[in-house]
Amino acid sequence: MATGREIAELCGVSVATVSRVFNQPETVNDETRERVLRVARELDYQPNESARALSTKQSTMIGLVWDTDHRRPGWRHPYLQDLLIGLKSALSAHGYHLLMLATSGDSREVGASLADPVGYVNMTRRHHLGGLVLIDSGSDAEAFETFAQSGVPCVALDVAIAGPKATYVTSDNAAGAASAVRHLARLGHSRIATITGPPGNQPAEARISGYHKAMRESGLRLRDDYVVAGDFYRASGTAAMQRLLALDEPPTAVFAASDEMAVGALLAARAAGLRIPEDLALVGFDDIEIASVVDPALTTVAQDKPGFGVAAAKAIMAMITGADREEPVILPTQLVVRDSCGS
Amino acid sequence: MATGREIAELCGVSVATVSRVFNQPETVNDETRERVLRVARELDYQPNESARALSTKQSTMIGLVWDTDHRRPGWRHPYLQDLLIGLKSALSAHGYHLLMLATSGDSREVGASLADPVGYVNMTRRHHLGGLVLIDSGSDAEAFETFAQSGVPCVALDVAIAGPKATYVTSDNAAGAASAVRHLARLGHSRIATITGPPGNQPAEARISGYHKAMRESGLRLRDDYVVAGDFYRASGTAAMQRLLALDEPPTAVFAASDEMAVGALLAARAAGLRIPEDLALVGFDDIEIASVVDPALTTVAQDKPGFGVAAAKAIMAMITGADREEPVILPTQLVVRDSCGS
DNA sequence: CTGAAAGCGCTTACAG
DNA sequence: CTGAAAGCGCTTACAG
Repeated sequence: MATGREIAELCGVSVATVSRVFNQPETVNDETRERVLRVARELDYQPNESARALSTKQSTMIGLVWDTDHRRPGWRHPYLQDLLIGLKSALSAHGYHLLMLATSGDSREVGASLADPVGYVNMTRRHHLGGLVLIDSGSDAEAFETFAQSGVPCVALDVAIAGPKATYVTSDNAAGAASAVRHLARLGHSRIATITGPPGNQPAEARISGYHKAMRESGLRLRDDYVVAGDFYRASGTAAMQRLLALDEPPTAVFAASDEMAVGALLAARAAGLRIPEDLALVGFDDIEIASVVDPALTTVAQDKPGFGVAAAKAIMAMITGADREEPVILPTQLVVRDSCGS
Repeated sequence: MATGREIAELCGVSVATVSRVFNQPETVNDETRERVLRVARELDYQPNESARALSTKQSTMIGLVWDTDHRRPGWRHPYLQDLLIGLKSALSAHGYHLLMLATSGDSREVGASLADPVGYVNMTRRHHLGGLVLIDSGSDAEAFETFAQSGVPCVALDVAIAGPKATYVTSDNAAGAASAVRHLARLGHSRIATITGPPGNQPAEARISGYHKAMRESGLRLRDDYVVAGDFYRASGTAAMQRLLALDEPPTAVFAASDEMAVGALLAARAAGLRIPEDLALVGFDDIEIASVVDPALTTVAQDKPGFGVAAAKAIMAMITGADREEPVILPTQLVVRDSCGS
């Protein structure tokens, strides 16, 4: 590995000049600059990022906080892949890399295990990370407070946080849910139930309020027995559907707050001998891959998956370069009409 | 941020001793060690990783090479998420983090854009990465040669590479395919076709050879018109199925080399008025989530998804700590019998 | 068991 | 426009 010093010697300049060529090229004489650049290329010079970070006290990395190995082992972010792609590309455009922070502690290390928020914050300091992107893995909301207060730039996905350098991005869940319910109402349904996400989860709550709003606006009666709680996973959708079907007056349409639960509901309905959409109209939320392949294909509220990553990257970069607390980003959703609710 | 020097002063020892406490604790006097440890804890000391890496010439990060933004925009690794989880956990256990290398070049930087292999290798040097995990994103095979020859420890997923410090992990694709075909044969089918992956793709080729082997062993006739090429994606499965159905003597069973293509085939068969499994038996490969939710649920050859990550991590760690070229890891597969092929 | 010293490779005021 | 010097915070022989 060639170093700046070698280049300096070969060019007959000082290492300071070599450094300037790469960091403030405009301040160095054209001729000198070209010479340095040429030699650098010949030696395949790669600046040592550790030295750079040590000296500047900042790295070109953003940390990703994503707990994988505790609680809800089956949990899977509904569109992690799209999100990562968006995030990585947007970050790349700014020359930043994405560091997936280790999660299980290396007990030899100072400080607590990485599974806890302070562990992550510590890692952020050790590596001089530019910021943190937080993926909610269920019930991390309060841990996220720690991040938000730590002062390091961070943006959370799907959970509202606030702090000196903290913000979040989420879908317009209320509007999305409302559009789904309104669509059902327009199709003539009046007995519209909803299967919700877990209590306490913010997108889940917002979707419930969207459901309420659209029901009211459509002049439909809200009844408690038409709101049954799930946990976003498939099995809970099945269970919820069974409860709805057991009602004296079962709904003719169901809005499930996730595609997974919609699929679960679909399975339950099918098992009960109902035809979809003839006997029961169904709408989901997310527009994950499954939605389009299930039979009948699921009408659903699509989230802007790559948009999450892009917005997160943008917010992080803004905060790194000064901004003090970005406005939260609320991404629009889109109703994708397929076959599961008739038309 | 407290530094080692501050601790040293507070404890009345040298920074060398502080350093030893964390790196070779056994070499320092018990009492001194405890004192340093206590003060370190009080100050919430976090060793500066940049300084550490600069001094030791190695970081605690492994790079992930995963090209996302060129070619095949729709391409998605069939189980990236499970793979990442396995990889991250296994790496964490060794105290390593996973760095998702930026992919689009920051043109201000020396050297070529990151989209090319040398860009990645350069980044590896700059950051003193311990090694590289390579995810094949389609036609990167030859670029992977560059990595393999570079001397940095690397393990590729699903593409065979060899080099001073290179190895790979892949499923036993031939055996997996053979088990699927054998199962079909045992069910009484003799007209068994296959929809293959893209030519040149190693897992695809291996699955074809497994198909051949099982056909021969089952005493079934191999015919060219029963082998039609796809590209692992859904649409190609549909197209391939249509071609098979147009044959004078269409197959009664189809082994698709990916679940996505199997779903595509299923759609085509259904559109043609065939019942599954009555009129056509279908087996896929991968066992992605869709397989179990499609109707009828897909019989498929499951890959050990987290196993990929774990094996990759293990191989990387072995190579970092000395080993010169690990043996390739061939993961067993498992036939998951569901409804799409009768029983 | 411990300290002084050199070194890792860069950046950044400060002079000139 | 350029160089000398100090500094970033750690690790590691080398003495003692």
